[in-house]
Amino acid sequence: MNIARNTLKEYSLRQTGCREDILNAFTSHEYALSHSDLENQLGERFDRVTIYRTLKTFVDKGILHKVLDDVGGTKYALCRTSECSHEEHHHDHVHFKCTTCGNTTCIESIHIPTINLPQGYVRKEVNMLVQGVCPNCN
Amino acid sequence: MNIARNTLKEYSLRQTGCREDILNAFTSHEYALSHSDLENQLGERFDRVTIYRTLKTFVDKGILHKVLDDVGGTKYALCRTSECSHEEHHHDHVHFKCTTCGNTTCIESIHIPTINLPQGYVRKEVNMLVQGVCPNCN
DNA sequence: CTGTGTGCAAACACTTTGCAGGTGT
DNA sequence: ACACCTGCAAAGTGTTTGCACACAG
Repeated sequence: MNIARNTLKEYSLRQTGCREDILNAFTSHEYALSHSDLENQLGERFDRVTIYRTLKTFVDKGILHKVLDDVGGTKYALCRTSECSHEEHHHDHVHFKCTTCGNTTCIESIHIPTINLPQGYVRKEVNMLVQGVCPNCN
Repeated sequence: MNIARNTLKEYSLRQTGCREDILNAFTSHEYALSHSDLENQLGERFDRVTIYRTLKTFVDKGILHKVLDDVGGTKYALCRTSECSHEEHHHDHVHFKCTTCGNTTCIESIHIPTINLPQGYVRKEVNMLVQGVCPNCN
């Protein structure tokens, strides 16, 4: 039994081809994938809408998280901590987008530094996106 | 002569009603505005397309910068440093989005802390978005 | 007068919703 | 058997492009 099947079982989701394939796509890439990345990669096998719904399901369950990818597009990446659930997500790592190859990776090893907000502000969630050149393109 | 007219002159842009009104909208709000915010605020006076083009012109000239506003929407805010030009933008302040009122503000007083990327990564630009509750909503 | 800005129409990209039928458990 | 998942159609939203006319300099 592969990782995808295990994951689906673990989160009480039904085993379907689309879900397995999407999970496999994420586990076999180290970078974040957008909806259209998935569409290209999975070919014509699944409907655009089904992919949207599957992504939404995974985000709701705490399997994937949305990644800020410069202004505009939405990408998704696996939640690698156990701190994400259907209740809420908790991410404090940095996202790095390579301006050459366009890939966005989660740099789990770097935690977002704590900053002191001015009086009156309450922090709930912090996102940090670094853009530049990745080791592969350098 | 008001601020908007001065700004347009300074950047060698023609004086038009749309440009003045959009600049005035930004100088009279302390938070970032989206295209639809502007549409609502300016009423029916200008075409949707003209607003898009005006925003693009201002970003190109270094008058406005795009603000990452959670995943999805694009907002714009005034460039308050002199480090932005038609050549390139340079922002290192934190953006704060209030999850209650939905407003996004530039917190100019807080600079994004420097982080050390792993070997091989080259940093070009950094964006930081903090979400939580602003003083007004607290 | 000339080049740029604007409005209108249309195309395009992205995402969501409703419904009928198919599938996992 | 039943609830849930999928595909298809369609609509909603956000953004860009082409073209003709209007207007600032």
